[in-house]
Amino acid sequence: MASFLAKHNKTHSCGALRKSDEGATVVLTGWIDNRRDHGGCVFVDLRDRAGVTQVVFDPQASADAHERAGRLRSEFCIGVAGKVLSRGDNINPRIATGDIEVVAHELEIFSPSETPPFPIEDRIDTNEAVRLKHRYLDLRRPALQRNLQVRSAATHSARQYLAECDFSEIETPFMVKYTPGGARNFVVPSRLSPGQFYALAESPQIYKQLLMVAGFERYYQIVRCFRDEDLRQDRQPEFTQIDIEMSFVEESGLQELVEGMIARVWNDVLGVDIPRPIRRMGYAEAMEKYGVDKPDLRLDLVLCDVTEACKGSGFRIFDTAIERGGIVKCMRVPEGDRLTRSMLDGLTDFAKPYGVKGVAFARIEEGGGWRAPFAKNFADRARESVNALAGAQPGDVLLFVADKPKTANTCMGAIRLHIGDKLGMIREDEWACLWITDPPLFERGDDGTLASAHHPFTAPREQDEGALESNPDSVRARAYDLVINGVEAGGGSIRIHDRALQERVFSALGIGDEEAEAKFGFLLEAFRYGPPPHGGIAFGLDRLAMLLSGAESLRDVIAFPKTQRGTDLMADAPTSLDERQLRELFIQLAPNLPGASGASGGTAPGS
RNA sequence: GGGGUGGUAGUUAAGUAGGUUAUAACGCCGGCCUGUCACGCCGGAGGCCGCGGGUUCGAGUCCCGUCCACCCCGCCA
Repeated sequence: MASFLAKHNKTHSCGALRKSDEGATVVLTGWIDNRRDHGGCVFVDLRDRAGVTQVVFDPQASADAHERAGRLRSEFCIGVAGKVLSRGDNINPRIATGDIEVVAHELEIFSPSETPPFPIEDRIDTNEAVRLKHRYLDLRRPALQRNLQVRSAATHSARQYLAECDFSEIETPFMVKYTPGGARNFVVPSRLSPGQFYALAESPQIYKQLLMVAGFERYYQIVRCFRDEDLRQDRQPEFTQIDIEMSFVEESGLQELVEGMIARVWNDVLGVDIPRPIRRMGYAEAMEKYGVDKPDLRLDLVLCDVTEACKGSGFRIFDTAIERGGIVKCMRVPEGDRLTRSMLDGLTDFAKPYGVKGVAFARIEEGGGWRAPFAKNFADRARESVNALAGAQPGDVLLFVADKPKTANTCMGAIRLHIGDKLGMIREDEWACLWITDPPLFERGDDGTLASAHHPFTAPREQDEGALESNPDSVRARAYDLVINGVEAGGGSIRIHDRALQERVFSALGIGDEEAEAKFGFLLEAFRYGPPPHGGIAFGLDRLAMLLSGAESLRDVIAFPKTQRGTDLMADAPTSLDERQLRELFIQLAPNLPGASGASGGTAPGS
């Protein structure tokens, strides 16, 4: 007897059939989403990647199909041949195919299913560990199907755009030389070079610059990157970048091109128009008004620096902070009566993780007076200056944090988002894109040493070059980040192609000739042979997919993500190696490690 | 490296003040049911209370340790 698939080709997806298809003979395949057995008729919701269609097994249409349908259970994989019938008035408005149903004449059970460990549906509250362990089932859920389809569409759209713009897609090595500084590298032992290790590329940065030297002029790659750093909701140890590098352009040319890509992707995937040019904002302004280098402009709350106004206010907490070189950061919240006393008191707890001791608040009364625990201790003149700076109106609440500049900004930036969220002030339907430009070229470590904020090949702004030696902290970089809804979607810079300038930057960083040679020798050598002026950018494809799909976690736009500890609960990775494999790699484990004795499997107690 | 939340049936949760046989919903199994679509009705099965130790006559509950997941700070473009 011929198999079902030999007799029938699938004719429609489970999301395709409409009223206009009434009377058609169709073949559907999919999984049992739900089954309702009425003894007489059996109803089945059949699900595939496109949607859900109701299939009816009526003994009068096919006794055989009806008899078999009695055996169907959740997640059985089946094929059905049948006829499309109108449901008349009995429609189901909750599904796209709700006007019709398919009366089955033939049923094939391709394979049965055990009862799944959790229901395959979107309003799911199952623990993420359980879902990750059975990821292939979690991925059957319509929401994840859609997220990954959105991601695929975005990838396709970006590729098409870049190809049209005459970019070449070129692959670069994953296994590269270990580069100190920046993100920690994953490491791969070399069997053929005993005792030596490759690093997994944290990005193709150096290679793409070499491709510019090689004359490819326009390069892109949709490429996996690896970073051995602690994970977050929006960070995975392996993630994907849309990596771009161009020769013979400056900031404006590159940004214009990239805006075209973002607009194209948003239009292709969501049908949304991103207005261009995208707004630009200096890094300094972003820090001043939003406390972060990736402001979410869907929210109108702004911060201001009231340090000067608070000098000599008489309020001890502020005075002490200022004396210690700190700043006082203020945020005005209009219609402050929406902030209850318990919310305001709760802000101190919210702020603590940022290293801040407290959050002060004052309610503005008619006439500009403050109702605040510390109002009596606050000089009138200072109060008036603060009111003016913040634009305070009666009924507002002013929030204050006094601390080291970085701490105060970070904390107030976080409070801004927190309050905006609590009060529902974030405009969820908006796409707020902006470029953050001219960040500092260097940053100070805790020990006061200078380090590259981006990477050491980032060019300084021309008008700041003179300060490289005299006042390096003031030097701004020719770098830019594209921020969408408060998410850093991408970032890049114009690179240094002038040898003398590169040496000055190295020397500001305290990197001597020998060290530069050891770390980046092959790049510097390449730069002796006529490097073109060039610059580039890299987008986090996972984050773009997150934005486009509305997913709350990066894990929801990655087919097989890792947990926060970097493990794969489904495949059970990483694992230990047995003694023989280790010997082949000339690796000896530290004696105090479980598994060092050569036991395989890495069985942890309790697992 | 640090802080927080959680872990009880397949899943999600409840579990009082330490005290009989550890609850509920959904799911699952069996039966009934021609129109359901969160189908309905009747019946049933299902537990290493994350793991290890301690206190106690007695621990899901109290104490110590540990593992796992998630969220955050540090870190990381």
